[in-house]
Order: sequence, then C-alpha cells, then structure tokens
Amino acid sequence: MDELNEQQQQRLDKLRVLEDKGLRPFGTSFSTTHTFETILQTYASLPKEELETTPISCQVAGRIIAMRRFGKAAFAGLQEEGHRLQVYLKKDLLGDQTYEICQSLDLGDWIGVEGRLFRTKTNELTVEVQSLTFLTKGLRPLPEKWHGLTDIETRYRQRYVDLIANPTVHQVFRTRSRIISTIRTFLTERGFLEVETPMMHPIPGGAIARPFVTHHNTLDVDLYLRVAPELYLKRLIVGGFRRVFEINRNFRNEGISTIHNPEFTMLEFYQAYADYHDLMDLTEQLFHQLSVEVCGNATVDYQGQQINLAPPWTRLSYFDSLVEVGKLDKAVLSDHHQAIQAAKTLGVAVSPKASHVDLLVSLFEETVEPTLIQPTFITDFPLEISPLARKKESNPALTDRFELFIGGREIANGFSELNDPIDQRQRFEAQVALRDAGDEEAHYLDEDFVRALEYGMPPTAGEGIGIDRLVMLLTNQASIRDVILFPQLRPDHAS
RNA sequence: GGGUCGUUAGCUCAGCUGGUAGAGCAGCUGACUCUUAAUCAGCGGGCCACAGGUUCGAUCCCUGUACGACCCA
Repeated sequence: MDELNEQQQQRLDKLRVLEDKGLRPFGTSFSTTHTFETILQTYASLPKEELETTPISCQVAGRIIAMRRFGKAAFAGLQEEGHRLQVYLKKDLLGDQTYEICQSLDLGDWIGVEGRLFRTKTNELTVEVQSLTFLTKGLRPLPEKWHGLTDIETRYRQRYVDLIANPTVHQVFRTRSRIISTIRTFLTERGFLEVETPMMHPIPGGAIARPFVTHHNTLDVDLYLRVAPELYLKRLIVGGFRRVFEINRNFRNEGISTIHNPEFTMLEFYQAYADYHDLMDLTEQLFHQLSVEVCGNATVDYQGQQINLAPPWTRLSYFDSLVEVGKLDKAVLSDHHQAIQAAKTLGVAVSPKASHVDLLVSLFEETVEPTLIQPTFITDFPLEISPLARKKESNPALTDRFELFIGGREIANGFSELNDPIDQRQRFEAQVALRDAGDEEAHYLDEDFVRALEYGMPPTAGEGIGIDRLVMLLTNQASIRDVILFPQLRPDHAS
C-alpha cells in the first residue's frame, strides 16, 4: 500500500470508531426492496400530496457521493448503478446513537437505509430515513464533485474510479451490453446457434494478422491466441450446423491506437446456402434495428456527423470506388507504374517489394476509406487479399466479398466462403510463399481445415463485425478505449 | 519507430525572465432540522513524475528515463 495521506488516515480512524461502537465497517448482506432505477422510474411523476396520503416505504442501498449537513439533519446523495437518489437523515427520527454515526459518514461509504418516500420543498424525490445500516467504509477519498475524474490515464488504469465519478461512462457500458444482447436476440431469432470455439490455436488462422504466442507446459507445444474464429466456425458448418455465431475476443499482436486494442471483441456468423448479398441485406437490418432500439433513431450522431443507418446502403465495387470515390485515374487499376506514380503523388509510402495489389490497398486506405462516412459496402475485393473467399464467377481475379465502412473506418467484413478444398489449398500455398518471403501476417497452411472442406461444406456466407467499433458508433465515442472497460496500457511502474 | 504536448495537494487546475508553492472542491474544528455547486467562521494538507546537469539558488532552463494524449510511419 502507498504511504497514507491525511485523508486516508482520517478514514482509517473513523473505521476504528465504528468498530468501537460495535459496528462492522465491512458488512455482510442487506436486502433492498427497490433499485434506484425502479424508484426513479416508478415514482418520478407521483405528486407530493399523493406521497403523503399514501406513504411508500422502501429499503435501498448505495454509495454516498454527496453530503450536506445542517447540524441536526443532513441530506446525502446516494449512487447506485449510475443512478442517484437523495436521502434525508434527521436526528429526531434516527435517534442520538445512529445520528452520531451519520456525522462520521464519508463520501464513498456504502449505506443501506429504510424509510418513506417524500418530496422536498424543491420537489426532489427523497427517502426520509427511519433506520440506517452501515455497509462498507471507503478508505480513499473520491474525485471532486464538479469536474469528476478527467485524467485519462487514471480513468483507464482505475476504471472503478471512473465509473464512480462519471455516470456517462457507466451509461456507455450499459449500452454496450444492450447492443450485444440485441445482436444475440437478432441472430437467435433467425435460427443462428451460439457456439464457442478455441481461443488457443495450434495454427493461427482466419485473418491476416500477427498472433500472440503462448506455451502449454504439459503438452510442450506453442499455441497462438486466436486472431479470428473463422476456420473453426466453418468446420462447424462442415459438421452440419446450418447457422452459427460466436461473440468473443480476438487477439492481434499489433499497435495500439484509437481504433485498435490488442484484444477486441468480434462477432462472426456463418449461414449455409447464403451468399454475400444475403449478408449485406442482413447487416443492414441488424444495424438499423440496433440503431432504433439502442439510440431510438435510425440516424446517429457520430462526432458531429449525422450517420443514417436506414437501408438501403450504397454498394460499390472496390475498383470502382478507387476511381469514383478516390478520384484515381482508371489506368492505376491495371498499370503498376501508374499506381506507383499515384502513390508518390499522394505521399503514400511505397515499399519497393509492394505488389500492384499492395499499392491499391494503400491507395484505398488513403483516398477512399476516410471518405466513407455514410454506411457503404465496398464489394468484389481482389483475390490476393481474400484467401478464404469464393472467386467471382464473372471474374476469377476478384472475390464475392464485401467490407462495410461507416464513419471512415472498417466495421465489418463478409464473403461467400470458399468451399472448394482444391482451390483453398492453392490459396494457402500462395500465402505460405508470401510468409516464406518474409510476410509475417500471411496465413499458415491449415491441413486440418482443408481436410474438413474435403468432407464438403455447403455453400455458405460468413461475416465478422467488430463489436468495439460498432459500440463506438452507437455511443458516439471517439476512442476504442472508451468502449473497453480495461483497455491495454503499458504497465505503470509507479504503483 | 518519429514528432508535438502533458505529468504541481485526494480531485480539477493556476504558478509571469530562475528566488523552496497557490485557488476551488474534498478534509479537519465550530454554527446551522428542506439542502442540492448549501451557507458562515477558522485550520491542516506538497519527493512540483523520476534521474542527472547548468546555477549562489531550479516547479521553472538543459539532457535523459517512465507513463499518457494526439499526429505521422
């Protein structure tokens, strides 16, 4: 423990005083009749007179976050689950002994109270306390009441303090939970089965990304934290599940930014007999429903931009987007030297090893992606960067794939799955060649996955949706760290 | 990895060209039985992120380190 400051010492002293009075500073249980939320909802509009003629008793508990004392009476603000309720402590109702305890209460302490609801002169719904139970002593002072806790580093490192001091933060994480449960219901209602597949993979696969490595001692093998569940979910389609989904963590050993956390939550779902068009339709429905149910409107404000999630959304092919949105010369699409020139003109860094498709990817990220504010499906991605997607019948250099962009960033990725094991093996081999040439993000050859496809996977479409970025959009948060309870930070050696 | 900025009381922040530090809230003591940024009177509280350097003297100038934010790769 750190060296105690003055206020911590005073709180420890008060704890001893409570003990001397025979009270437990860290209590056991307390039964409540209401949550603050139900009280505030149920009685919000009940007038003063009615509360007096038909008294309502309640037993509630919360953390003290405000205290205004008047000698022989006091008002305390309690907080529970991000909601606030005032209680009135009066000496002649509580008795001398209990009131003495009230006088030593600190901001941060937890108490339970029993009493009657009334409205004050200023009409605030308040509990007039008849008896008080001390629940837990808080040994550290709370942040300040006006500004709360604003230091970003402390907010992330000590999220518990952030949640106490900033009710809007509390609200963001409640909304996050609502978003995820709405997604579960949406998919379950449509016949999708929720499954759990391994987080530790002997061969990392399913995405182009660098994995984290760990070691299993008894088996004496290296295992990789998964970069995506894709290859396991498709094995389940092979096994005969018609529609499956998984909402869980992926781990990618990459940099940290306002839109990247090393562990992040991904929804992946797979639907047999469907193609990528079906999934674009389904995605429009899902996002529209989420927006209406969670935000109350099909249009959401994201960082000052109005984003309309009502379908239908723009659908535009990858190549067309480079020309129409990115304003690049059409020759760039086919001519390597033109592409290099375009990159240089735009100031995009060009590796001498970069293939033509690598250049197009960079040009897309530079000229197209940031401009896609309204929901847009970009379709028909090049084969080389889509090693798990089905070839387009009309053009085998492309795939039946889409990515969804909203607010200038990628939010989802889906495609008609490649179910031809012979083609899949060739694609893996091309990836292995890239890996041998030094590309650490390229795929490994997963023999067991190819074997699964050899047993026959029905035509299937699959999609992944980045849950954290979706939550950012629907809660209007600028940084991924504001939608992840405990974002990854460098270890803090000071504490 | 590079650049810019930041780190001062429990919290939020001031601190001028270098002379060993201030406010508000919170805390403590006292007054007050309908306050809600309660009010009034008084009082405490600091390794100025850390380590060096320059200087008679450093929160302040210089170098480095740690952590964070933003931008770039």
